[in-house]
Amino acid sequence: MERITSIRGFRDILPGESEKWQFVEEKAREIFGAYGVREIRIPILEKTDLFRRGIGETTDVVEKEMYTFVDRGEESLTLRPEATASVIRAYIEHNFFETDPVTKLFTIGPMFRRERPQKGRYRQFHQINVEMLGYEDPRIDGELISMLMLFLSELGIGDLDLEINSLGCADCRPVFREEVVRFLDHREESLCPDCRRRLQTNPLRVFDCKVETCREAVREAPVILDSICAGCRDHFEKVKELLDALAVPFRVNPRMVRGLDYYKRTAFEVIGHSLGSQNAVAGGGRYDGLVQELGGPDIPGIGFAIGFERLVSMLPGDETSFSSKPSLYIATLGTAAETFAFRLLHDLRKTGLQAETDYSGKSLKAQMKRAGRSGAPYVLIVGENELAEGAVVLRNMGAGTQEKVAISELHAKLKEIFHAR
RNA sequence: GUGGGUGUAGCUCAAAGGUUAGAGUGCCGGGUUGUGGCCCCGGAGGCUGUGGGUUCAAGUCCCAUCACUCACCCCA
Repeated sequence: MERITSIRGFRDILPGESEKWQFVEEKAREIFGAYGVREIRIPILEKTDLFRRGIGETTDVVEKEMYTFVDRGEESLTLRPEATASVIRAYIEHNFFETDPVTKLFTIGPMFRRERPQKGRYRQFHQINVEMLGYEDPRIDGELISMLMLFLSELGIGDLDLEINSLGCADCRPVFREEVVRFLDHREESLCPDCRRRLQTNPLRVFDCKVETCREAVREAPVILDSICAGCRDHFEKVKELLDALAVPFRVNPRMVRGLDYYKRTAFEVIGHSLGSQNAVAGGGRYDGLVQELGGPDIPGIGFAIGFERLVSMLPGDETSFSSKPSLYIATLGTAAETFAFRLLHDLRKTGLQAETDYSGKSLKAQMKRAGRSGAPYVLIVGENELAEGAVVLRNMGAGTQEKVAISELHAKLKEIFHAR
């Protein structure tokens, strides 16, 4: 029979890696909990218009990366390419703002973008998202960013750079945008084809183009931090002061722009140097105006997304530090021993002990070999003779010692060794 | 969407165009050992990604296609 494989860009998270995912999720709940950030679980399918309006019609994500289809001739649906729009949709739909002036939410789950896969980039990938809604005060910016950095450092991840910038607001960004367009129009000759296109669609993106001639052209261009309005400048200065006050190291990158339209004012990115080309492990920013844009009241917000796969790939420690081994292996000889072992396994597992045995009728020697290779620290040997004596043999594989344990005392003995329930 | 690299045993990889495609590891069985990881012996496991072409002869060269992978692009 021909084999059916997984879809391009979609991958399986196998045992060995899935334990790392659990570790990260537990840590997220622990740290976010201290900041009063509560979990929200949202659908992975939404109406296409949510993303068109939320992310922006002319963004690459909306223009050419979404998995969009018509649902049985009814309406256009899209597998979510990011989470913020969905979280805001739920926030508005359930009227959070009526009961809670401040709402802090996180969600973890798969996102879908139809890009060409490469290292750290898959068509189904996963994000941890945090959104904090209701405060315009820069202290919430400081809280969110420092929480992110704390989370990353608690996971033991080093070699990270935090970059921040201000993108201006609805008042000053359009002005700056015009300035940039005027400036670049004179230099269109020296821009790469991509950037000529960007000039029409998203001129600010020319700033982080990697083509040398474009970098030249932009060198003398107006800088957004010089052009933003007094309110935005003040906000940005405060954010920097707050990060300094918490001793969170950062670097201002005036060329950083974001690919999603909703970002305003504070924008930030965490760069992981071991990641290769796709080196952003987390990114986010303020999105004042988005709630209103999606039909809610005028409530400010800020959030970030962490790339789960990229995060896991940066986790310290090898596979073995996350792998699971049985605590006890039961080797049997004869039918009566097999029956005894089957019931014993059930009882031990009820107490939370990870125990294993063999059902294929292998020789005792083969079972001992398998026990040795499984890495189980203890092996229980149950034979006909042992059962007749009313005592089984417990071997300590590490110490190379063994002792006879009366069956009547077996449970107590194992509880003592493994601290089981 | 555009480029580059790679496709051989479950996994990691060999095999100047020339017999029956090999090794390590893993798996199964046996031997040795204080009933155990080490060591020794044996076994199973392959349409060499797929389809064409060149040649007396193709895993090897050419074309196409698919997959994986890295980079551009984009983003987390």
